[in-house]
Amino acid sequence: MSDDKKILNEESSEVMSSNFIHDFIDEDIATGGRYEGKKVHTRFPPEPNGYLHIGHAKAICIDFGTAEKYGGLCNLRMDDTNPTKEDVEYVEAIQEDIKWLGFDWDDRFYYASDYFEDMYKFALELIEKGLAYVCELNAEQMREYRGDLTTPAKSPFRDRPIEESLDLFKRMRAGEFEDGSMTLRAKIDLASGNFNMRDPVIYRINRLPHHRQGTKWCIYPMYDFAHPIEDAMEGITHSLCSLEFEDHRPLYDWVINNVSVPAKPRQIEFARLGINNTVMSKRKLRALVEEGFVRGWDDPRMPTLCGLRRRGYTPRSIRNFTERNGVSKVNSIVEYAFLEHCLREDLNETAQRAMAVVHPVKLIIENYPENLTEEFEVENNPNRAEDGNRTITFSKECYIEADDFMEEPIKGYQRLYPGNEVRLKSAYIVKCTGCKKDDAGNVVEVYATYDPDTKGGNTPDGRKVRGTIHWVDANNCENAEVRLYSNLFTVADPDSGDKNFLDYLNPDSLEVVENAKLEKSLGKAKLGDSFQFMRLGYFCVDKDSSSEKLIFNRSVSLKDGFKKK
RNA sequence: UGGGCUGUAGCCAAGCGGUAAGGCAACGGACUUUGACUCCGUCAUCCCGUGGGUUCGAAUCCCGCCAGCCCAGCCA
Repeated sequence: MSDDKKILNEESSEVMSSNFIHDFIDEDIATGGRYEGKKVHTRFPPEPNGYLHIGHAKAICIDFGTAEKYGGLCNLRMDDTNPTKEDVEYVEAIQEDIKWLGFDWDDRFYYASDYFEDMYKFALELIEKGLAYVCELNAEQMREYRGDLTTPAKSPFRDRPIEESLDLFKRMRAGEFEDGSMTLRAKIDLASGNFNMRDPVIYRINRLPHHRQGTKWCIYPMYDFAHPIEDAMEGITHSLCSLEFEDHRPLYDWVINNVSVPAKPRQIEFARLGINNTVMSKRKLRALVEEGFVRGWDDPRMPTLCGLRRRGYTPRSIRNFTERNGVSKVNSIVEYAFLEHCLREDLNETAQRAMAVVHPVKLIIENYPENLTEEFEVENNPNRAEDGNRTITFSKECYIEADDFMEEPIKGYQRLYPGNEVRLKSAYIVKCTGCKKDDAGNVVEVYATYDPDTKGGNTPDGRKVRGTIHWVDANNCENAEVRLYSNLFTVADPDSGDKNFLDYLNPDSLEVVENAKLEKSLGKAKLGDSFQFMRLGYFCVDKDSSSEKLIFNRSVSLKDGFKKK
């Protein structure tokens, strides 16, 4: 592989910039204690119940990046403790996305479900210590007994004798009780202001086949009990997670301290990534897919990693984006424009230039010979001479962008309008002589004359020509479908306000252009290729593309410095 | 109302007692055979959520207040 891989390797030699998490780790290393002689060891623990999005990319970069910075290790672990929504489909997709981003877990790929037996033993240990008990409240009763912000919870079974709980818990595992009829609860503090400590449920009965364990288990550990054990079993030193788990840390520590696990990891929380004009929650992304507002999880408008990949985002652009956003505990919403900047920055260096006309209108060079075709050399990337040149053809008729002509120009307009001269990139200077319109008043043809002395677009007489426009030889080009994307939502924060987020969907987030005209060389474009269509933006070949029908996605437009007053 | 966390520019974000980095956006300008890229410049001159206090000196330490986010799943 290719250049991508090479660039990533170069990139990965750079270390992650410092943040408050690294300050904590530095302290831990300096003070020794439970971290004495240990390598920094982190983990990325997704639940395999959906596709990864760019918010996960932040977590991935932090988890893997932190390990890398300290010369440590990062595991990939499927946190599959709840069979309800989990599926193998997702574990494969997750692995693919992480690899695509350029991170590597070597052979350290784990499943939380592989620790079920250990977890069970640790649960028995808690019961034996009098720190857990079997509770027969059902879900509804549990809710009623939980108390509220100022009144403590009640738990009628918490003084059940140890032997009885032991017996009941073993029978829970054996399948003697119905789903939901009993739970195992940790005995902590019914009056705690932190609800997580009010004797939290740590095991529930659920007869649902597990994607890996099948029907072996009918009891499953809860996240709060399972996660610290998973971390400890893998020798994780620093368990990095998002802010909403801050309230769970006391429970995390409680488990670590009350069960004979082989290590004592430290949980540190950071803020999730938010981006404006989109949504990030799994539930909402799922709704977009299932209700048909987008064409799938990998629709190029989606903030999923597979969507961004299909859109033409590069791993490097995403890693740069997350790295430069930094890590803090402030709930923040980053502007989409910054993500786009990171993509342009990357593609500006790597993408080959080409000419394509997305909204074509024919330009006829009145004084150009009828059957003549000329060839011109164009740079593949004017910023990188080493990328060389390619040959394009020119003839009497070509296509230009519809908005590169105005019969009555607005102020500052420096493209084609009657009487004005413009350069056809790398070809000739032409002077507009007029246009033809249909009955509806739409411009269908534009006319111009060319100056034979300006071959290659040069002006030997030194005259200044303000505008340079792109074009495609109408007698030698490719047709293509081009998909133009814009924001999925019309407002910065679709989650706020009284309305449902779907009410803010942008009805014009996808514009499909069927008859775009591309320079001939683009006919050889393959899936995975990205180009800069000059003056328009960066485009990549879509996976729907075939030899019969070329399809391009606009990854991001170029910045437009023209100020329309 | 209880617990936890957070407030530095339009958006991110450094800053860790010595007088407010950087990036994005925006706005000027130079260059330009992409109105791109690149380059130069402007962008917190008593406002670091706010009011007090400590100090020779406070965004940094202390106290009060205000605002926002998270928590009462047998989800993660």
